[in-house]
Amino acid sequence: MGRPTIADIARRAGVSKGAVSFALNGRPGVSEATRARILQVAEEMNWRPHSAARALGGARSDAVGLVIARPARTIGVEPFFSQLLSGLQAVLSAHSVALHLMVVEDTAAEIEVYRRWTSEHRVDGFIVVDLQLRDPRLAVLDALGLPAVVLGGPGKGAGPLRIWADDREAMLSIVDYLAAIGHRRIAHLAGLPHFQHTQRRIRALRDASRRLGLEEALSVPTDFSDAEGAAATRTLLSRPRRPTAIVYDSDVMAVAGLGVAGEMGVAVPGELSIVSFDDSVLARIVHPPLTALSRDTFALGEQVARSLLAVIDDAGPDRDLQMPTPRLTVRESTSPPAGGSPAGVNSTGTVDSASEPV
Amino acid sequence: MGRPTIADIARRAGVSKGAVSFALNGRPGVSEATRARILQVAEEMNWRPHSAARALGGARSDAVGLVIARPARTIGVEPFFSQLLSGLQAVLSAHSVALHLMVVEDTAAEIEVYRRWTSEHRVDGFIVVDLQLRDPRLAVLDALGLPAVVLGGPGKGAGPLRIWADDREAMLSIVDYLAAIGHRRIAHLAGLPHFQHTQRRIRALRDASRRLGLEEALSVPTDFSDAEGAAATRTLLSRPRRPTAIVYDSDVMAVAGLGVAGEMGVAVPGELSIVSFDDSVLARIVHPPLTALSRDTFALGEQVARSLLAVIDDAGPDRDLQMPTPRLTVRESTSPPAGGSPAGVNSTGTVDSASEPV
DNA sequence: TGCAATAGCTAGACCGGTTTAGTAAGACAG
DNA sequence: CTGTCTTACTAAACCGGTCTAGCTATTGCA
Repeated sequence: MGRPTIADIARRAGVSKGAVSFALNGRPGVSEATRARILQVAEEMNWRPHSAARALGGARSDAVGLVIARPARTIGVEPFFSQLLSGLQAVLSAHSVALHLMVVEDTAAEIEVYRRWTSEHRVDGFIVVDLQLRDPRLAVLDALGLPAVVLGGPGKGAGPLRIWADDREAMLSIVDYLAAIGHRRIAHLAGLPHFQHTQRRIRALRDASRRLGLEEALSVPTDFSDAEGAAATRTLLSRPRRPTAIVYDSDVMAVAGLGVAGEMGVAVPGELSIVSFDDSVLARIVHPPLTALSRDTFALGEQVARSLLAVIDDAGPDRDLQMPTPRLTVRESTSPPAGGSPAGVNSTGTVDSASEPV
Repeated sequence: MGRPTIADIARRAGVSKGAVSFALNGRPGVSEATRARILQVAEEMNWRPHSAARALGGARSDAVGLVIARPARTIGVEPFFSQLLSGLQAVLSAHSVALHLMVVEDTAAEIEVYRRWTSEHRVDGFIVVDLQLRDPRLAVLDALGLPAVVLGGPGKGAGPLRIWADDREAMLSIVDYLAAIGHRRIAHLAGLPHFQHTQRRIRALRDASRRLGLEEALSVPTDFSDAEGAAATRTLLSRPRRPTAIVYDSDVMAVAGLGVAGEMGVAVPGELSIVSFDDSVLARIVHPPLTALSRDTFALGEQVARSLLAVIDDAGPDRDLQMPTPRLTVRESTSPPAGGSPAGVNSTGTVDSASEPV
């Protein structure tokens, strides 16, 4: 005999299908004695629910969807995604909810997948990443009516729940720190310009620069790849009055930049300070280890998963959620600039200014 | 009205449910004229199949499963997994097959997920990673009867299709190269000892060492983490007669080891050569860039996905598949050892022996 | 004692597809 | 003109659950 169905259990236990369903789902409608008997028979026969049959009745599918619109090859490179995935998994696994993952070419394809998975009842909700400036996905998700959690925000009006870390505050803290130890020419290797968080960081840098009266604060957009990170760094360092500090929007680019500096004979942190907007093993294991913004992406993933499950469960007034503002972890890739003098503030204690060569 | 069903289409087109089903699935049983009309109505009403209803009838679920039994936090760290995922996605997306991903604590939990997903008809097949020495999962998968592709092998008897790269050959090529440029004391930071590929590499090193008459060839097992990689490197480098070359089973460990060497004032490659068994951006962007075994993990992922889809489609005699033996990409982290002289063979041309400090 | 409420259960509709058995009409051979 | 075969289609069963309406026996209460 193939897999046992509730009809088999019903027959064996001498009750009806309905009674079995009630018993297995902890619903009233059967006596405790009968329930126990049914559960035991189900156990004996090693019964498992058939998810399709359940879903057909309109129940949960116990899966959530994550669709990423980036070239497949780059996903593997970005520690951010892998860590986010890890965090998501940690919570989802604990609730026996599976993750439906799909990587697509562009936003149009992404929207198509949202439509398909929704109408196919494949998932109970979506996780949306890479929030864009005027994001066409939000309207679609709203129309589809499935729960969703958006990474990035905050949002203005209604729409799905959003979770974000304060990119602006974070960028300000970096610039404040660099200015405090004497930097006046700061460059910023930004990410893809149509992402919201990229814009927010660029604006924060510009504002801080004006407030602090910096000599220069340039944001250069890139595609997040190590190649563009390296190329842009090379360009910046070749200029006559080159920046004394560069802030990188991702750790991959920061490490690539560090490599270029080495190649060009520019000492880090002696002649160039490097800050990464993203902290991961990568930032810790290179030499010198990079001063980086410690965003706990794993925790972010956990939070996103928790929130999505809550929204799916209709659990309460969970409104937009802000993650703790990331803190700057000062390591050995930053120090006061060669010629400059700290602007009245001591350099942060943890800076190891000895530029020991590798 | 909610989502249209085939009954709605049938009503609108003036035919029966059955006719609609035939038409939509390209099956004989309707005339071309009727088929065209039905397709048009379906298009107009924006109809999509309900995957649960299909699955209930025993059809495909158009999803495959990947269950990984490692601590969730480490997945994000390992470029191997992210690249594998990328490769899988590239092929799966093209076939509109989704990936069901789950990270669990241990092999027992992994097996439980296999059982559950199978009985729930959630997936059409599985991808199995981290093949173990006497792997309990193979028997379970065989019993479940669902198609599977195992990463690692080759297998002895029957069982699921296996795909593997020749770890032995690869390790031999590394040791041969190191011996050729004069190294006599080689250490190996291995991975988890109960994985098959770990054992294969350890054995290959021992064999090569015996054949080449090396002075020392030590394999140290680790858990693949950067922490253990660093710790083991520290231990090795503190010994009186330390190795002149270390082979790392993963790039994360190799980079961590590179960091330790820098910290301890051991010049790379001047006093210590470093080889990584895994190539990724990581190996390329650190300084000096690491000599590494270029396994195209992305391509491996693609191949695994292709094979699994083929097995699911019952497509032919696809037997165990060997990926091209990875080639050693010599970069700047290897050179002849300080005191040693090349054993009769010229050092490979591409080695840049100038040990330019960062 | 009589009637309503309730606990405990059954029968069967239902979800949205697929698939099989059956039917009506037309084509063709003898 | 009859009998058989094929084509194009319909009606209904089926997959494995959930859920509602309804039935029966017991309990509660006046």
